[in-house]
Amino acid sequence: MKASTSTSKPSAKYHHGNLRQTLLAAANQMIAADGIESLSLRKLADKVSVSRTAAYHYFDDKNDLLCAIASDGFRQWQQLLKQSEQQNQTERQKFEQYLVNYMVFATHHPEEYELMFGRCIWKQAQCTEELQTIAHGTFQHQVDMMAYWQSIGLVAGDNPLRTAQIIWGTLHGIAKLFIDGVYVDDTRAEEIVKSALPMFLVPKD
Amino acid sequence: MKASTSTSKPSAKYHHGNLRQTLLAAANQMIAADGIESLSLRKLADKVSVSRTAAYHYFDDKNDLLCAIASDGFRQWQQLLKQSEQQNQTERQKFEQYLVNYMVFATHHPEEYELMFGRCIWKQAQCTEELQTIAHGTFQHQVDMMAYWQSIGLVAGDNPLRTAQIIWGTLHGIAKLFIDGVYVDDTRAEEIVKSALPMFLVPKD
DNA sequence: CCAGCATTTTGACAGTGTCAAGATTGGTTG
DNA sequence: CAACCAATCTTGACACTGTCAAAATGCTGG
Repeated sequence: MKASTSTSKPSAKYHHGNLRQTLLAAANQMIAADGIESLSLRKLADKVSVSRTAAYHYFDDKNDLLCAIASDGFRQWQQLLKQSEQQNQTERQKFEQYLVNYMVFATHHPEEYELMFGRCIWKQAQCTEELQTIAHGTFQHQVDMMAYWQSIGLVAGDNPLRTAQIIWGTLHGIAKLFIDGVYVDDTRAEEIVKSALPMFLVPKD
Repeated sequence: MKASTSTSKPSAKYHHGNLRQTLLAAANQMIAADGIESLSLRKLADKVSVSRTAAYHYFDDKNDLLCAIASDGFRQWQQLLKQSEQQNQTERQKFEQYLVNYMVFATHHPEEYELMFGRCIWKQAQCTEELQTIAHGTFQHQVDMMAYWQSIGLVAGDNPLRTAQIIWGTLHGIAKLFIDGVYVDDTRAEEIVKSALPMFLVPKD
């Protein structure tokens, strides 16, 4: 786990020290720069100045590496959520902020978002145990919030699961249309989701 | 253009006759069977009993071929739409049918749907002129329908473009969550979209 | 000091998309 | 009918990919 304990130099020769994290960081960077599909293990290895197959000691697979990145994405998202929930706002404001946060996160981390929810991991390759649990937790949390917002008469509907599915679907759909380039003007994302907000609320009177 | 005019035999030796269509059909079949990402030009060529690079006379690129398949998908979808619009129903029923049709088409042709709207074509590679126009036409048609449904007081909102974007977003999002395997039970798709219907309608009284 | 362990490298293989150059064919024209 | 030509298809080659097996290297405890 730990590296360079005694010599105090990272000894940049053979043993890298903390290759796993270095790989993840570099991969994240490359993905953000050039997109998921142009990430190759060999280019990644090159960037970290390590041999082609070095990554295989820390990841079973290319898929395993991508799953790790996706898991990091979920952690980021959860942290942003928690941080936002602590703010002093009305529930109505919190709900709106939730929607906006989702869009902002998705459009600002498009490649990570694609990994988190895209076919690349969930359909084609099977996803890691870790990824599956953290993703499921995130969704469960969303269902719980929806149940609460429905219980206080803010959000319409009486089936939290169904409602969460639909609202998530809407957010996911709009986000993906932007991310995948079908809709082109990213800056409109927030605007669109705000105008979708009334659909979800209980009519005022 | 035409083949085997005089000899009446297709002369299955060198000149294939109508390779382009044969390739498209075979590609469609392989995609439906094993998914987009496991389609390779070489396997495709093998299946059609033709050499690796034969396809390059009909398609610039692998991307070009995928665009052609996507265009076919749009034509299918447009046909299904037109066919459905001719039925004798109330506008409310037509609107509901539109939503359901979308989900059914998406979940029944997942790989084609992915090509039609996925990042694979729209983001990563640039899409064909043909694909762009047919896709844009499809969306424009949707906006027009939305404008009409809003004008007769069926669908909520007064901005057809915005409304179309949101409704399409919802449909697309739910469809994609199923297609990509985040939601697992395909059979629920129709149910979910039906329960989303009231969100879009003008409140009754 | 050295045996064993974790870590990294080298070599190799099958597969991919794609380009350039050659082979084959069918139709058209003299 | 023969000879050419353009369309069509094939062969050869290249760079790139993920991944496995076996070897090499460095670190650490006995």
